[in-house]
Amino acid sequence: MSTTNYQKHHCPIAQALAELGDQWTLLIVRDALIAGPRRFNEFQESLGISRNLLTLRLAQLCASGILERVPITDTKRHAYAPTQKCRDLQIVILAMAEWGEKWRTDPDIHHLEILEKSTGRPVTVQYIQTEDGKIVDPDNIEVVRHGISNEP
Amino acid sequence: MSTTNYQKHHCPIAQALAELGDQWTLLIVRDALIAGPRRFNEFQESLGISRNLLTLRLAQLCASGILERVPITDTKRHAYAPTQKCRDLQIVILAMAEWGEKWRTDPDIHHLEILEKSTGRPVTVQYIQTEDGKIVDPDNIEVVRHGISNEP
DNA sequence: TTATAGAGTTCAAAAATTGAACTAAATGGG
DNA sequence: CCCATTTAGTTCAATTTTTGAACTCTATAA
Repeated sequence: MSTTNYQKHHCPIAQALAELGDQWTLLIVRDALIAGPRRFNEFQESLGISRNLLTLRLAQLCASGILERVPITDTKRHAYAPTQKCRDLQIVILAMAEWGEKWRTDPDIHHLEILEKSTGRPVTVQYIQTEDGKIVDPDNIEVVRHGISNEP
Repeated sequence: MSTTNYQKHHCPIAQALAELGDQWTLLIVRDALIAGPRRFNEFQESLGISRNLLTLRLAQLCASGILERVPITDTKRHAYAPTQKCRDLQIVILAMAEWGEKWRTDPDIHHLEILEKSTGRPVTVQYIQTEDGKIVDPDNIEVVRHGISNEP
């Protein structure tokens, strides 16, 4: 997670990727979101990440407030729980999952169904108009950058 | 972009991250999406990535059909243009941008405004019900994994 | 109380990334 | 058409990351 280069572009995407854009961070976040509070060894076994790097990544995720060390009741052990900042990443990760399914190469890929908890109805990630909540076609999107010289 | 470990989880998120999850790939994609067809040196100067690694990443992105080498008219030079697979990543990247702005640490961060091209109206990335297009609260989302043993 | 599981730490080897210099083809100006 | 410059890379040593395996030091369980 080198902060060397694209950190300095004052771009929210570059900022996000400075925090999330390495090999493992988003997978750790996925694990934390989908499996709930998880412990060191659970992450390690589920991901196959090397243990010293996991130590480092968990520390960084805690430092940036994406995960939180929480005690496990009745023990002196602890787990890593997703914070609100982490839960706010769920839509990013699910948008990525939808992309991964649409453009899959592995035919055995798992299907992730996104449901509304209260009704069980299927849900997708889409562009919607802020004012009236109407769905907007992805090809009909334009991005305007404010406070900018010439770069993304 | 090591295909070593999390590739083998048949998870669409892991699949997506195997294609996108290194330091530079999503920044290259962002550049290609926001700035349109771009040339080698433009990527290099905008990102500050080392040239040999850029060569490698562009080759991988072309190989996986996210970018396409297109000739520039009236010259023998070429640029790298986003494909549909790349344009389908825009929602992922903009979801990430919204997260980056919400949780920004850099106060000088640029604001990205997402607009509907045809009307100029503001747009956000949201969960919506597939059936009736109604917006769903992010805290009211549940993910069900199909075809799965025990891992994400 | 003793064995085992959990949560790391240590450190050498391997892999990825950088940075700087080097090429060869394409283009532009005179 | 010729020469200088730009473009799009390539090469390679030095640095930085990541891995993998073994080790340590509590907790917990029997």
